[in-house]
Amino acid sequence: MQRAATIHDVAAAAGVSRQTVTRAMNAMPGINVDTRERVLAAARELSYRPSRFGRGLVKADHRMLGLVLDDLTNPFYPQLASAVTGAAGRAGWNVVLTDATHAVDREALLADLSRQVDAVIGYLWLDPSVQARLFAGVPVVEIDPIRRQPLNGAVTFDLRPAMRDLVRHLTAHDVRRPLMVDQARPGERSGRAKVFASELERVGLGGDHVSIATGSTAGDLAAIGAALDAHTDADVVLVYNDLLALGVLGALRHRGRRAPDDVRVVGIDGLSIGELVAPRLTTLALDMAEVGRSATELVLGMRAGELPLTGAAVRRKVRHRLLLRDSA
Amino acid sequence: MQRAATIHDVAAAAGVSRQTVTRAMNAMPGINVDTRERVLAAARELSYRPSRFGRGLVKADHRMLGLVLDDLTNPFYPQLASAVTGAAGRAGWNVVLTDATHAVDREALLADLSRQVDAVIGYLWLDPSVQARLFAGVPVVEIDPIRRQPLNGAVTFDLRPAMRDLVRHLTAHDVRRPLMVDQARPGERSGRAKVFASELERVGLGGDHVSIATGSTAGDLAAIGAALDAHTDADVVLVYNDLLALGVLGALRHRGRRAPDDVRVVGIDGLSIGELVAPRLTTLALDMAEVGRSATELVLGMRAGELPLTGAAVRRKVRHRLLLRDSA
DNA sequence: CTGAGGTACGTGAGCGTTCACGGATGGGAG
DNA sequence: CTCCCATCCGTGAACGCTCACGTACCTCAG
Repeated sequence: MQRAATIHDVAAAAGVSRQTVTRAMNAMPGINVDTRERVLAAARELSYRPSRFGRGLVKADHRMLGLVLDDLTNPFYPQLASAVTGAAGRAGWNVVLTDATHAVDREALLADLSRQVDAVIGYLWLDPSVQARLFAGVPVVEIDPIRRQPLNGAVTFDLRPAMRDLVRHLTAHDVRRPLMVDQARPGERSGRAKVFASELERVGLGGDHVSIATGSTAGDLAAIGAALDAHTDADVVLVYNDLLALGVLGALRHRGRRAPDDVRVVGIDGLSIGELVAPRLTTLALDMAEVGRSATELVLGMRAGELPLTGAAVRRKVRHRLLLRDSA
Repeated sequence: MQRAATIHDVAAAAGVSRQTVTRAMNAMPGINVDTRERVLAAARELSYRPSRFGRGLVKADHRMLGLVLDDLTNPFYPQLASAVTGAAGRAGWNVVLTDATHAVDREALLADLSRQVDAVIGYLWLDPSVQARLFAGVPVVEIDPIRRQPLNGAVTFDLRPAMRDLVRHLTAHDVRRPLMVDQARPGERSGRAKVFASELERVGLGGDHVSIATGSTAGDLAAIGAALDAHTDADVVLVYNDLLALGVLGALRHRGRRAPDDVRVVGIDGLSIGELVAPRLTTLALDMAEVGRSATELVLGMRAGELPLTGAAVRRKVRHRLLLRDSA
């Protein structure tokens, strides 16, 4: 590949100086119309593109945002990506997307990313010490962080109010035997499952719990089938996320049972896809646009120096809300 | 916001020269272990991060890939994004994601992008002259381009073989009255609809056509309902994409009609979400992993100078294939 | 003692661009 | 004719980093 044309090449070709090329390329005043045309023609001829490095070195404000997501094939993450790219784009920022799912070396991947961008949003899932080292001085906003005291900025989710509404709705419809289809490591419960259990307990209800985490769609579907067969007496199923809930809906239908009449089904996330299926999926919905907007506001504020890089001032909470559709 | 620390600040703080800082930061040989530690400590203290601009100016190979997509809330695009980021990541490239859907000034957005990246993949949808101007000298691979003779590299889709298989399957099941639910401007037909029509004609069948393109999910659903009510005699519905096909499935179910017994339903795209619903969606599937891999191979080859920036050598064709599931 | 070779570190130059100036030219007011 | 100002264009310097090379010092064979 031959060397790319520089501003000097264009200047030489047009018979002018660097500065005049700059003026032409950036539509600056103080240049004769004919000269501008001549320069632009030369630039076109040489396929000249100003180097972002040369420019970045001398210009002050850079706007490259890193977005770290985990599995783009789960629509939850694209909805977040859409919200973030939208909010960032309106502020004139570009977004570098990183899907860290299949990364061989997650640390190396994020280390590289941290050098390419001016701020970071997303699911880091790193050791605190590693995170501190990689992102020292970089504005970071974690989404739904695992740690209670996040190192940096954070947008956290509050499931409880929606869960309380859900349990109220369920008890009003005389639900007795709830089942949680969870996604967690064997023997553990996700935070979502814990909130569900505690809200059930509050109204004097127990409930079964089964965890699936196979990693593959086919495996998940098989596990869902097995779980449903093992708990045929359940009259409501709360599923870890909307995607799996659609799988539950399908598995039930395949077994000749209908939602919501035979068994109620509730998802978590509020994906728009739930609107399209029949029955439409009742879910504990998250306003992803708000999440993306909040995270972007925080991280850009941190970058601008208007907000600290850490502490309570850079935490936001977003509440799920019960979105009653048809399946429960 | 105070000025970020530079290599000089670190050098001064550690009492060494710039070059020694470089050696420490980049784990280069020829530096005493104690010195390295001292430098790294100073760097940590100052939250020093090497400037990507300074480095980029002097280093040769940059790896920033621009990906232009159109609507991240349609799972088709994230599946493509996932495939591209995966393939690019394995080659050491970062991906700048641009969702151009809601861009006020698409041209300005892509002009900015073109300056930030070293290669571009995606849905450009620009005038040829504008495209030539913005991306002069930049390796570009368009996905499913509108033009028959794309300006740059291209990965095109070939729907016909799968469509032929579909029509064969349908006629074998004695289908008589096909309906295409299309997405196109009023009075026009999408390429997909045309291929369907021509394959139907080949076996002596006609078929109805209705186009919906409202832009909103709610509007689409209403339009789908109206279309189904207006064509109650249809015994198979081919839908423009899987997402809308799910809408058709839901609308049918809402009307007490079942797929595939009362009416067969077929989507296009092959989204994994179609596996989760009941009945599982039969579709003309595209291997998105192959699309992403091909596009990335092409564009990186172009960038490396192994492939031309234009012409037949940088075109690849990916075939849809009939994915028989339950809905048809 | 000499000099070759190795280790550790520093110095000038250059990457491509823009900023802050400074110089040249021409036109019009006084 | 002179002077001022506007218009147009060019020249050093700087941004932060790495490369190529140079220097100082130490070790050890001859």
